[in-house]
This record gives sequence, C-alpha cells and structure tokens, in this order.
Amino acid sequence: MKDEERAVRPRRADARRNEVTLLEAAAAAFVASGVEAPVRDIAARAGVGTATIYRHFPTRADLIIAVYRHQVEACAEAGPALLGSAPTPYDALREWIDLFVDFLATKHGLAGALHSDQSGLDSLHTYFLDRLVPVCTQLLDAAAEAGEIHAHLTGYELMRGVGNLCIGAENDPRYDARRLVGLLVTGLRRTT
Amino acid sequence: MKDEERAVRPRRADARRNEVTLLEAAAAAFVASGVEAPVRDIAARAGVGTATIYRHFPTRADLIIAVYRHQVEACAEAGPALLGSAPTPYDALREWIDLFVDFLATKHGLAGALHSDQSGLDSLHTYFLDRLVPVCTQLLDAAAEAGEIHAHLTGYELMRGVGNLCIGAENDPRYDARRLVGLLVTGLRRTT
DNA sequence: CGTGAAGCGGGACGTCGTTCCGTTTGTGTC
DNA sequence: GACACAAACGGAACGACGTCCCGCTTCACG
Repeated sequence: MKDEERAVRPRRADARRNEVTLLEAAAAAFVASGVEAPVRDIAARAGVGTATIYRHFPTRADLIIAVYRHQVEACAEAGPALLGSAPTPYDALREWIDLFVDFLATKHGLAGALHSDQSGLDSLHTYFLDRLVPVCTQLLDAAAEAGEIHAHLTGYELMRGVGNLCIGAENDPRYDARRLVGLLVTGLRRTT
Repeated sequence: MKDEERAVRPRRADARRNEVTLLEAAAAAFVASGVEAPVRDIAARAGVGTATIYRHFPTRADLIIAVYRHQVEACAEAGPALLGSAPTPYDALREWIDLFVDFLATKHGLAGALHSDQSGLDSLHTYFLDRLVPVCTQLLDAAAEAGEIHAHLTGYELMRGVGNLCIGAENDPRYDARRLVGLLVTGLRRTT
C-alpha cells in the first residue's frame, strides 16, 4: 500500500515536486490568461524549462486535462446522484447540465479549446466526451423513459450543444450561456 | 457612373485582376481546407506572394469577410422578405435561422473562426454581428409582438447561440447542428 | 519612350507548440 | 561518505503560423 502510494508516477523526488508545482502554475495561468496561456508562460511561472512540462505531460492538452480532472470527475459522479435526489429525471438532467455549464463558464476559454481544430487539443475533447457523454445519456434515457422529453437527441449531441453554447460566455455580459442552454433544455421537453 | 464603377478600389489593372484572383483562390482554399487555410496556401493558389494578400486585405479576417460578403448580405436581406411571406412571424424567424444555419454549416470552420480568440479575427465576428443582429432582432420583436414567444432573448444572444451551435458540425455525422438549433428555437416558443 | 509611383515577391520577424541535446542532480550501492 | 549512472533538467532549436519590410518589376501617364 505504502509502496503503491509512493510508486505513483515519477520516481525521483524532484520530479514529483515539479509535477505538483506545474499543476499549480498551470491552474494559476489558466485563471489569469485562460486555458490558451502559452506553455512558456506556465513554465516561467513554475520556474522550470519548457521541456520539463512535456516530460510530465506529453502535450498541452494533457496538462489541461490534469488540471481539470478532479472537477470533471466530480461532475460525472454528480449525475447518478442527482437522478436519486431530484424530483424527476428531467429535473435531474436540468440540474446536472447547470452544473456542467457553471463549470465551463468559470474556465476562461475552456469551452472554446474543446472544439478548436487547432494544434493537438483533440485529446481534451475526447476526454471530456468519454467521461461525460455516458452520464448525460443515462440522464437523458431516464427522462425519456419517464415520458418527460422526446428522445430525439443523443447524449453526445446534447453535450456538444451545451459545450458549444458556453463558448465565449466568460467575457461577454451581453451573452448569457445559461439562458441559452436553459432554452435548449426547455426545447427538449415533451409538449403534451 | 462608368467612372464610379471603374474607380472602385485599386487603380492599376493588374491590382484589380489580382484582387479577383485572390478572392477566387481564397474561396477555393476555404472549400478545400476550411477557412483556417494558411495565407501562404491561398497566395500560392493565386500565384502571388503573401504580401499581395495583405495589400488588398489588411488582415486574414478581411479576406474571409470579402469572400462571404455576398452570402451574408443575401441572408440579411432575406429576413424582412420572410417576414412578409411566412405564415407567422415565428415561422419567419425559424426559416431565417434555418437559412443562416445552412450557410454556416457548409463553410468548413467558419462558425469556429467567428469565435476564436486567436489572431485578429474579431473583425470577422464584428462584421457578422453588425449585419445580422438587427435582422434577427427585427424577427424576434415581430414574433414577440405576435405573442408567439417570450421576449427574454436578445437578437445578439440568439445569433451567438446559433453560431456557437454550428461549430464543428461540418465533419461530424453524430452532431446535427440543425436539430440543436431547432430545439433552441422551440424552447423560445410560448408554452400557452 | 522615359519616369515615378503603385504594385509585387519572398524573405524576415515574433509567437506558438513541440523536440533535441548537453548538463545537472537525485539515489542505490559500496 | 563517495561514486556512478540513469533520471530529470534548462534552454536553444525546429517547423508552422500571421504579418511586415525591402529591393525589384511593371503599369500608365506625359
């Protein structure tokens, strides 16, 4: 057990320290300049060379994933929980989507980065989708089974739609992503 | 009149020819590689140097605007026309949005370019918004006045929402932007 | 047909993500 | 405690991008 704890990831002590330092520096840089903060800035912030970043995180996307992994996991785990606690499956879906939007809306440029054809950020896209689409699908299926929505939409489509609607919402007081997403989810509701 | 026609833009004949050639080359490059086609590729396609592009179009965004200007104008002008021909203002709004989505969906990467914080593409964003938001607002107001929708949304927000939903829809058979936009517009409808 | 300016080509610059290489440093072993 | 060697490091280097600069070409007017 103790071995397993210590054996995680890098072997040398300085390397382990650097990984933590880098994650903190990246998080700070993302808050200050958005997720598009240059790798060099993050390296400078952490007081290391650029190569050190790439030794720990094969690509920029992996660093971004590492920084947000905990929050994405939390969001994913909230799905089934809401299904148990909310009045109806549709309410659960609605609350879960709000959770996701709140997460995206507070990360400058993250929503945009998720869909950039630029550089090698596909793995970021892939990670978010792999982790969250199953949860979304589960909520969607539950709501459909309860007859609250028409089932014409896949979890994948809803996730992408919501993610897209959040793009550029951080710095624009005239654009309220929450309202748009709310309308989208309203549009899902069965009009009986 | 003849003077005005000829006097538009550049004075020398080769410059006028190059401007046309460049627009054609850019259009072709955008179809082949998306709107993110490198300036060098477009220059090569047109058989000119890169500087020639910048002499005619101060920035990449201006070239993109020039290529799509006619279609954007046509879309803008279709708004009032639909208001006259469609059964109700809400139907007009719906059809007009379909028009816009069809336009965006056939231009690889254009929707994405509209919201990239990258390089200097803000003027692209600005141009689209300046031209289309008033039309959208007019349709929205008409539908609201007819009592078909709740007026909680601005033309600006709807335009941005629709544009965002179209991002990345071109190469992904699993994501149907039209369906998502349809849901969004459905969500606008008054639920009386 | 000459001349001056408008127009041109492509190389140069700064920035980005990523990789390479010579050097430093932590750590298991005697 | 000293040694050796692999692991880890820093920063320069590379290729791609948008954009700008400079020396040459070519149009058009007298």
